[in-house]
Amino acid sequence: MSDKEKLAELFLEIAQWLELRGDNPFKIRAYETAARTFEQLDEDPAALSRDGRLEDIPGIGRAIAAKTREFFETGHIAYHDDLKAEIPAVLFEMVKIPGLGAKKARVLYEKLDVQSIGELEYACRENRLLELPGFGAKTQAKILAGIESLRRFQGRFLISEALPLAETIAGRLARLPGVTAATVAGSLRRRKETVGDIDIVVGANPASPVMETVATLPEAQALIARGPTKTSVTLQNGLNLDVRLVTPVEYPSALHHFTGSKEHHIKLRGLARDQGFKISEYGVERPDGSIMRVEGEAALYRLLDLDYIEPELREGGDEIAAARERRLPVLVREEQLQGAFHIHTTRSDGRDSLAQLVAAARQRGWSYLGISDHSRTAFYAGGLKADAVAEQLREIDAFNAAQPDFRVFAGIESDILPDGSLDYDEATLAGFDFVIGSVHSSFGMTEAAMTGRIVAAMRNPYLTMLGHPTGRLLLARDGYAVDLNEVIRVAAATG
DNA sequence: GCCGTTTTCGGCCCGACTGTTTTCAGTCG
Ligand SMILES: Nc1nc2c(ncn2[C@H]2C[C@H](O)[C@@H](COP(=O)(O)OP(=O)(O)OP(=O)(O)O)O2)c(=O)[nH]1
Ligand SMILES: [Mg+2]
Ligand SMILES: [Mg+2]
Ligand SMILES: [Zn+2]
Repeated sequence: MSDKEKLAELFLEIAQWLELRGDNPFKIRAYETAARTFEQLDEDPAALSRDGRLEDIPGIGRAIAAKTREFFETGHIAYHDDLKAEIPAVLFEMVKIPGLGAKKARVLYEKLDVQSIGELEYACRENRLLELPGFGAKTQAKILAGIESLRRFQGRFLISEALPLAETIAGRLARLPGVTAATVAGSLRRRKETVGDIDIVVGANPASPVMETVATLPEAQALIARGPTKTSVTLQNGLNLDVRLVTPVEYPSALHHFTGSKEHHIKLRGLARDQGFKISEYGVERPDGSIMRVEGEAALYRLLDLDYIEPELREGGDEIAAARERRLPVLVREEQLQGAFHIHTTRSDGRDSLAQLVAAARQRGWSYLGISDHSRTAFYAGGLKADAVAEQLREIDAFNAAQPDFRVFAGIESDILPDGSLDYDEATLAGFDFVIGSVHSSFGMTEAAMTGRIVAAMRNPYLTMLGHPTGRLLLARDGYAVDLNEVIRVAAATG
């Protein structure tokens, strides 16, 4: 784990423990912000700490800077150690139960001496929660159901699984009578790689049967909450679905609200407040109390003298300052894509043949494809031996001759071997149009060794590009230790 | 805990749903 990741983890744990202790919510937010800041920091925190520049980072003040220096000097943060000793670990487990937060968890710990989730389950079955202040039969049943669902489903989902399901459901809601718009929002609209749930916002006249439809969806297995403007259900695959219903004039504000992120809203609404406006999902309230309806998200940003911020950028980092200073990046749009290079066929571990892939690419309006099956050493993935490479090169040549308006580039995804060499001899490498280098083995190397390995491969004149540079598998495996700043420097230097 | 040419103290985004509540706290979005 890098220093940044370690610091992010330490400060996030501090925030969580402070929350369990019932501490000041703004102090908790300060630690959460610090955690996110270190996670996304471009610079090396050790160097900033040495140079006394930690407090130059927005969101890092005297106290957190001091703790960061303490981390680099001693390897610990005493405040973190103290909280860890003070806060019972079972509280941490209890608040993972949906609907059970810090306050109630503490009551359970203090009044019932609950030491584990198993004991909590037992206490529920014995009806021992009924006697507690603020608890009742429904709360007890909800906790019991929450323990069940926690055991069956945990964690986040891949966008590739959640987005098609979300769009199917949104499409169905869009066809209900009285509905003017139904859009996938939340982290899915921001195109996060993994998502916690599905969020959909619907604009409709109030008589429209949207909330009933959501509550009785065939994919739903449990109803979490149902009100006039918001319904939440758990779907069969364990994903939660939140649907927010507003009137058509409120819809642009509601779409913006439900797209998030939370941190983006905190910054944007703080800025609006400084200018005398109050932003909510219903519109913008002027200083005189009148409500302004915005006709679109762009109008909302314009009102605050900001450039339009794309959903993908709304993470509560530097984007609002960048929008004010007119220096937001221009995002690549899907319709700009003309091809792709990292493509496996059935010759190694791909699902489709060359012909099927080209047909699919043509259908998208693409003009080229780069074929890059696995190399020799990746035997577990059907890596190509030298004769299979030769055969594929002939196949691609024939293809290009037959289809002059579409170009297939012949490449390979070569393993970067532990010593940094590529997976074929020079003559074979010279036969490709391009070579991707990827690490598929010996993930446990030290950061210095892994960086040296990758940089050595990049300096090989036959290597054209680096594949999956972090080595992570979303929701399955952390990336290997590597100095990506150094990798990027070498990439720039070697072209 | 962080922040600030209005402030170095007093703010910090704003709202929905639930359950136990007799007026609102807790949890979540
Ligand atoms: N203003 C405001 N909006 C919030 C807050 N929490 C959530 N929202 C809005 C913005 C979120 O993107 C949207 C959906 O909430 P979610 O909890 O589903 O978060 P999101 O989809 O961003 O991430 P996720 O992948 O679901 O964890 O609701 C909040 O505390 N304040
Ligand atoms: Mg979400
Ligand atoms: Mg949600
Ligand atoms: Zn690979």
